[in-house]
Amino acid sequence: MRYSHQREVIREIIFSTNSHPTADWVYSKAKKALPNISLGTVYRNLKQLTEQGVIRTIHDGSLARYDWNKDPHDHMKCTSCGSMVDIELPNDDLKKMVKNQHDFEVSDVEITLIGKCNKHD
Amino acid sequence: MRYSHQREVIREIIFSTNSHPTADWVYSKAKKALPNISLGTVYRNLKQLTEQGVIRTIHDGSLARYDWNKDPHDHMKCTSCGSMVDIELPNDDLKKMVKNQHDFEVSDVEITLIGKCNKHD
DNA sequence: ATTAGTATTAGTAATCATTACTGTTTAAAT
DNA sequence: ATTTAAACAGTAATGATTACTAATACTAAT
Repeated sequence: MRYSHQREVIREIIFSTNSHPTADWVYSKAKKALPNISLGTVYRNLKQLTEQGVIRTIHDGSLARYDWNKDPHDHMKCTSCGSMVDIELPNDDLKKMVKNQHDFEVSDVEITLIGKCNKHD
Repeated sequence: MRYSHQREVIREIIFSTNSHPTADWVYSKAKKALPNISLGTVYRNLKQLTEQGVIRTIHDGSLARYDWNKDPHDHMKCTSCGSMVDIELPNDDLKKMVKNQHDFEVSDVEITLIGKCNKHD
């Protein structure tokens, strides 16, 4: 993968936030640095960066979000404010159980907790 | 919700399979019984049946699937054959832990296990 | 430094899943 | 039977994402 200024800007944007931004959000941020950047360039690079393992793509319902944190971790999604926060949940037991009881070799566990965060009791 | 023949056919299709079908699959099945049914009708009714709690909508990456099983349960998705199979995983501990440690009131837990099923060792 | 080759780009068109619109049909209450 | 609103088929529109194309810009070799 050859260097490109656009890709570098996009990468930096992802790495600058914990908010799991969408492609559109990245696009609007990127336009501030590169007014001519096109949305296609953003999508193409987000996909490439994901394929190279530089960032991670996560699915929030039907739209894609991007995350610099590649360590295995899960997410809490607040139904009131829509925010999505990282959380690390243990799942070794889960994997073992599934392996034994269902003969299913788990490579990845995606857990999303849906509920209300402490701002909305 | 007033009776409609189309909705009844759609409901029966969902209840006849464990394969978590997509709207398109339901549409093609429904056309066999009702050749003139339109895709919009399928979507509208799948949404209505979900809202009424008759069926459940689950998210598989970026596309919606439908499930007659409303009991809380999780899914195993095989990366080889794409099949999605139901599994019941305990998550009471998870909820308690998150409530205590993060002050986040969990209303729903979505767990998807990604890996290879026993057909593809 | 110049060239040549190809990855990358901006801009736009196309795709895919899903939803909205519109005029017609139909369930079901009077 | 008449009325009324929900539901319909058919089609247009939307929103997210991907594909196409001609121009541009890295980079490796001259």
